[in-house]
Amino acid sequence: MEALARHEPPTSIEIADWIRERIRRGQFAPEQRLVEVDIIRKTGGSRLKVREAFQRLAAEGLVDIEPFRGASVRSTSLEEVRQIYRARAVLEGVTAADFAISATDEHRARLQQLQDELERCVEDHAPERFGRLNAEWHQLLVDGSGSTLIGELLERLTVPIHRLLFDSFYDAERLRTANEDHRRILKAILERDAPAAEQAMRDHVHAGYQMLYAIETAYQI
Amino acid sequence: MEALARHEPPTSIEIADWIRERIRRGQFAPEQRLVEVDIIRKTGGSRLKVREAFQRLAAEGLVDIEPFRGASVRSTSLEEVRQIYRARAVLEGVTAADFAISATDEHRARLQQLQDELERCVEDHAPERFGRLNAEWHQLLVDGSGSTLIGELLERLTVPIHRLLFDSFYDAERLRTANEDHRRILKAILERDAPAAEQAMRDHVHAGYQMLYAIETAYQI
DNA sequence: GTTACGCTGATTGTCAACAAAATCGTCAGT
DNA sequence: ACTGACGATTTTGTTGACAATCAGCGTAAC
Repeated sequence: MEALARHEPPTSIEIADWIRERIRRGQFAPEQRLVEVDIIRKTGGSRLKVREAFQRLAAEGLVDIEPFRGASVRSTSLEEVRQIYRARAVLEGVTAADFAISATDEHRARLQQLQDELERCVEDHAPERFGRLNAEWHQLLVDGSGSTLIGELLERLTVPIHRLLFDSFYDAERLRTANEDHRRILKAILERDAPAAEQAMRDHVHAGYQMLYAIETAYQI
Repeated sequence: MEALARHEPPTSIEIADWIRERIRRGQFAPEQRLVEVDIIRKTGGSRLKVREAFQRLAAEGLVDIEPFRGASVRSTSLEEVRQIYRARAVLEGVTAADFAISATDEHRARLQQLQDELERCVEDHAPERFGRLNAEWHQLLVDGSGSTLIGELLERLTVPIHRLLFDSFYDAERLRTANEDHRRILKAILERDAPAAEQAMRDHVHAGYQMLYAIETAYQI
């Protein structure tokens, strides 16, 4: 568990970011209590700042605050995961559609370029690099679509990924099918076919959900 | 400006709700500073609770917090309004689609019933009652669609309505066209035609945006 | 007239101490 | 061994005092 790098006292936002990242990575498990002094020790923030960070995270829905029990990591039910993916599907869908219509040529070129790199990742079977490039790919769509708001919404609509899931989620077969999805989306975008891009993206996200669902139910989480 | 009703000290959540509602109604204008002691006087909350409420609202994006200047109401640019409506359109769209597929018969019947009441409002030209029923209509769709998450997202994706706009927004002509939209959506839902319901709802929200855009640019806000 | 300066009150930020509640371990009693 | 009460410790909640900063205003120098 790594502490914050800087030595100036961190702001509540930085502390919130720090905690959020741990939750995302599964380093803070669901239901785990977030003890103030622990966070203080690891971030170097004051007690007040840590409590402010808790409030922010509670507003985001990542954390529960109970009286005299403090903050704890909220667990996400399978039903909630479904709803998250449902929302992601439509939001990413409209992002792809808007990108198809209003992205610049630079954006399109960069998307194509990323696609090529992703293809190489599949061949080389480099899952962690694939993960990074994949995130970049989706981020690029947001940037080119012209809605930072939807980008922020998507930023929050994520499910915590336990290490256990990561390997299963990014196995060779999954990478291949994900890339096929990407190709379909890219094709529609380059043809400026917004409805096709939207539909293809929705299918892509939904496929990701089904994959995750299969894994989670298999492990009886 | 009404104070909080209860006499027990309010929680930070209640204070946040109180402030949020004022912002929505335009009683707290954009850029207006939210002075701690004022909120304390009007809500009866402690200073700490008020500051916690500010943190929550800042996380929601309704409020800016600057060092030594405290919290102030964030102003929403016209571009941001566009993005809000874009997100609303797709989220309400998918809500209508899901409702068409998975709503119970009770939900469908209630929707039809609300529709009838809305029609009467248009005839009687009762805009404030229309506003209330309209909100209920949209809420019912969320309830029947089976995604509380999207409901919460929509809850936050609202634009503050200044009193100035209300009258223009709910004039006779607008009520009539809105109701026509509703009828189209309802028809698609009752026929269980999810794609048609989705498209009709998107058009409906988009029409609302265009209306608002016309008013706001006319008043040069 | 206007610019710069400093003063004063108002407002926010921070801290430390204290109060309240929960948690955990201990130890009888059965 | 199991249970339940009890107390010590830990953890969280709250308050008040104080520090830091800002905004407004008057004054004086130019």
